[in-house]
Amino acid sequence: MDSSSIINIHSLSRACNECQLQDLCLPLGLSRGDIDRLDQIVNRRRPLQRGSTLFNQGDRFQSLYAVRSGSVKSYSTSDEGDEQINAFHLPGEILGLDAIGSGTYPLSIVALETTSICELPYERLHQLAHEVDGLQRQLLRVMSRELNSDEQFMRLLANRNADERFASFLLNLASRYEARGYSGQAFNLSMSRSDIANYLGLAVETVSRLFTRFQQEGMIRVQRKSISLIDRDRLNALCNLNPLGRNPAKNQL
Amino acid sequence: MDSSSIINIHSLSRACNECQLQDLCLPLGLSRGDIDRLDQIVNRRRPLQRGSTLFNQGDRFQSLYAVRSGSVKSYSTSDEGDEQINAFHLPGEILGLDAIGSGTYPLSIVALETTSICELPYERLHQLAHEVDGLQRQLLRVMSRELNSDEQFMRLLANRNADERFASFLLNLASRYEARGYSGQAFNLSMSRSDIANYLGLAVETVSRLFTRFQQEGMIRVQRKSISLIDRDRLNALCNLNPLGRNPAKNQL
DNA sequence: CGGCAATTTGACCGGTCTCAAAGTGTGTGG
DNA sequence: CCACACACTTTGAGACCGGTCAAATTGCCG
Repeated sequence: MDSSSIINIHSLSRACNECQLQDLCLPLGLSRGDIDRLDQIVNRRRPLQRGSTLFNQGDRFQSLYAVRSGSVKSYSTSDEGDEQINAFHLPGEILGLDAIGSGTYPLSIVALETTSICELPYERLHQLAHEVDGLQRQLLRVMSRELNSDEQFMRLLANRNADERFASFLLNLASRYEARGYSGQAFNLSMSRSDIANYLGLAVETVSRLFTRFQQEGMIRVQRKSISLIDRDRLNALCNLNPLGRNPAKNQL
Repeated sequence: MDSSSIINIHSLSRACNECQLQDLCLPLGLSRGDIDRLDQIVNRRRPLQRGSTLFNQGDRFQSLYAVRSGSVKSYSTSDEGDEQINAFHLPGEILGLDAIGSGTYPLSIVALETTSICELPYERLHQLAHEVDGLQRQLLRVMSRELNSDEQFMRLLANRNADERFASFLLNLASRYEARGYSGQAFNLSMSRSDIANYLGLAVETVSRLFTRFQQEGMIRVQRKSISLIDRDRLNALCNLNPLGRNPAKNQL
């Protein structure tokens, strides 16, 4: 164990039990005692600075990670060197689950702002999950939920237009912030316009125009990174109704 | 247990150990003995006819399922009744993993042709995974790999054009057939054009034109459902090279 | 204050969707 | 076993959303 990467053990000990993210993170559903056991295998690492990398696509898989505070983006790089952002991760979310199958991280993780991370060495976690039934359950639940959100996102990309994608993006962030006890009405976008565009499968220019137009139409108020959702009903309507949706597809088989 | 839904117990007993899909399915990595234990909880159900439903979006989650032969599509239905196809599943693939987190299937499954399915009651499977370490590992691996393929598919939808999507689709099917011991050079498409279009986020007309054009250009030969991949190198080139790709994105953060 | 990256705005273009209609197969019932 | 109906697929013509290219503007940070 690399002690240089662990900070201030004392003040953080028993951290999971005191962490406000318990209900979103791996400890959910565990007893205090079991959480203590989990705590013993968690490494708390020195915070990542904006722009620094947690791990790179292709690195050997050894640990899962949990975002503790801040935010990161995960992306893959193609042979030609272009990036595709896969997700933005907020506190309480687990990173690296997609590496279990191959033993290699398929994505790179970079901090969007100063970010604290908990490290969960996989072999020890797996061992503990074997002993603590609730942990095994929660691990599977977390992965399953990630499959779910991927499915929803695939749906977004497959048949939503730019307006719908953008509205969904904003509301999704809002509800995730709310689940973490922050305001979903006003928050900061830690990612750049170009990150948003890349993530949503749009051009930067299109995203920029969306910010402008949505503000003109009174749905949001933006000032650089800071955004307020003024008319969430209208944003919601944009996501749910799909009047011009492609492929109305009754799909009679 | 509903005995009417189980056929010919005798001839299928110890089926996992004799199943050629072992290496793709849950038993991978288990000893013969452990596979026997797995076998004891697997229910083999009467084959699904083309067009019939295994389970519906919203049904209560109780079991995972494995495709034994044939193929199915999974799709979600929006409030407005339009469908979005999420995936096509071939033999050896596990269905329902995305329901573990919520206790409810988020997708419906319908057979594209006559299809045999193995049922894996989740609670019993979970219990067995607790006892058989290799099973727990394999379950996590299978889910992780699904996350991976979802990520790749998201990438496809986010920044590939129609040609690239279609070529990827064909090659993906080909390699999956090959992994199952079938020819990847010539096979049958069990799904309709409109299913393909819906899945790829394209219009039916576009897909139809792709079939026509790819054939004219000598990359494939199609006759209704049957397809041969004549020039896989060229198809591959379409997927990998992305000369006109959107968002070349250096993404300097 | 100066330079550079990020963002915004404008003009134009093209790929893919939409609408429309013809063509092809398949399954059912007489 | 044939005929008809219906669903699926193909083909064509035109429109539009969102991408590309170009340039101006803004903000950040040394």
